[in-house]
Amino acid sequence: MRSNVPSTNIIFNRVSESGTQQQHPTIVGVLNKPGTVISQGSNLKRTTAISTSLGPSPKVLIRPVSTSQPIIVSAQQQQQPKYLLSPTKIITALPTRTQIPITGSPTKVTVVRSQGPTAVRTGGQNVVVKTINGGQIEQKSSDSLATKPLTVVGQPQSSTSVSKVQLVRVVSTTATTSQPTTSISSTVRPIAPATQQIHIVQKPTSYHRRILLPASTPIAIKPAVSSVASGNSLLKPITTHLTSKGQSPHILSSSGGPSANNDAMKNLFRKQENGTSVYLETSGQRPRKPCNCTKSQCLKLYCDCFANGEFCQNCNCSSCANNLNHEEERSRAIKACLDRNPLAFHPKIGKGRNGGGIRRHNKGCNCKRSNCLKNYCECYEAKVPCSMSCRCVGCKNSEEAASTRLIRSLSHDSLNSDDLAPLASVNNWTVPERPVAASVGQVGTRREVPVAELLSDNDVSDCIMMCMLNQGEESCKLDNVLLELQLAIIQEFARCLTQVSCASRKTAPNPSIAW
DNA sequence: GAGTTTGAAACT
DNA sequence: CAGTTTCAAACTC
Ligand SMILES: [Zn+2]
Ligand SMILES: [Zn+2]
Ligand SMILES: [Zn+2]
Ligand SMILES: [Zn+2]
Ligand SMILES: [Zn+2]
Ligand SMILES: [Zn+2]
Repeated sequence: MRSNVPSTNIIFNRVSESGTQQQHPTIVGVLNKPGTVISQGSNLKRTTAISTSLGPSPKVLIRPVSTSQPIIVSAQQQQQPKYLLSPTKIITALPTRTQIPITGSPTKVTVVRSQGPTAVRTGGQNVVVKTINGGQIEQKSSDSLATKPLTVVGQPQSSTSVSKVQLVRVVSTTATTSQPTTSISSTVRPIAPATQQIHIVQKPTSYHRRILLPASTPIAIKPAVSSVASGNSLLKPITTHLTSKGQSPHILSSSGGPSANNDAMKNLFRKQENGTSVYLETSGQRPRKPCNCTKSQCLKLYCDCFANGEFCQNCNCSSCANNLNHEEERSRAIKACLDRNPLAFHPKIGKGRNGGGIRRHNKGCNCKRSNCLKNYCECYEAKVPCSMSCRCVGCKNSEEAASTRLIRSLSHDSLNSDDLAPLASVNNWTVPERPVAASVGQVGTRREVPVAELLSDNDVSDCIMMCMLNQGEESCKLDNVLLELQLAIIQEFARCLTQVSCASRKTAPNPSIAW
């Protein structure tokens, strides 16, 4: 902002148009300049000018998904107070992430809130300084109202509002210059024990990427996409929900081989939903789609059932031999396939969870006309970016493209699930479950993450901001270039949103936020 | 639902 | 291998 606050800025503006009924703010991420290094005892200053937030604040419970220590924000319980903002929302202690020792001076996060146009005109600024130090967040507030500094927000405002959130690098520790903000009574806080806690678990910062980079990437510019994943033993496998097609043979038949359990296919039933066929399982198992083979007898890899090493069950196939009644025939067919390709029944998508493996299509696709943006493409269908092993023409399913789509999606305040899916898949993010029907290509049923709603809770957004901040720092520590930094932050944003979304869906009585 | 498009699998 | 055909699903209308 100021003179001595220089160029390495991460600016996120949340702006909602005034007057319009539609108050969903637009979220734009802008990065001015590659941060050479933000870190180094990083003194970051975050200035927030916040106006009124949107209506109901989602009661959110963000579930930890990784091993790293969570940032904990205690929020007042229950959805209840729709407009009644809880006065006691506070950020309480958190053990710092273990992997990144905060050496030197503590990381400072300064939060400045000023009332938006429609809010109180006092013009007074409420300044909150959060200091992450030794695993604790201290908070200092300029006004003694420290107890409610974070909830200053005006009531569900009328029409006009402008919110801005800025992340600014501060050159010197003391350089709180322009802001009157700095000098403040230091109230430290754990103020109120909240009834409900919001946990946003920070992404593990020690990147595997460091390890991966030298080995696998000759290219310097690579979005900070793939890295994560493997480290978290607590991460629960997400793949299930991401493969809405019920395909993903790799997951089910990890053991491979046609003899894989067909028990999984028990209790399948069809269900109509929105005029679209949906295939669910009662036993809590994977949805599977019946085949419609007519000429292959379901004994060629054309048949998905057969290709997945499964027996046909509840299929619509004709002259099916992919069942126990034709074991001889079937065995021959299997042998023939293995003869042609010994890996015929191996998973098509590499596993990303362990061993630093990357989730990619093993053989790659060979698309010519779909730009790898339709389910004709096996990569796209599996929600993985195209990779080196692909021979596609005019591919728009690259990792970079996926990130670009995500950013564009965010800029419209709608985190499109289809745009998020590839990155989520790659990064092993846990994504809220969604009906199978809402799969790619179903224009009518496509859902979107209501970003604005999810961010309407200031504490939630605070947490997210901090996570983003941390990721930005980490990215800088890795000497990443601008693009990498940008993506790291954007993706962290998206990752947090998925957590919030997951939580809100779980908590909200009315899962209107479904996506 | 019928017809077209698509790219993997199979085949030559 | 490469070129062609077959196939079932994805997609379009
Ligand atoms: Zn079949
Ligand atoms: Zn079948
Ligand atoms: Zn069959
Ligand atoms: Zn492709
Ligand atoms: Zn591909
Ligand atoms: Zn591609």
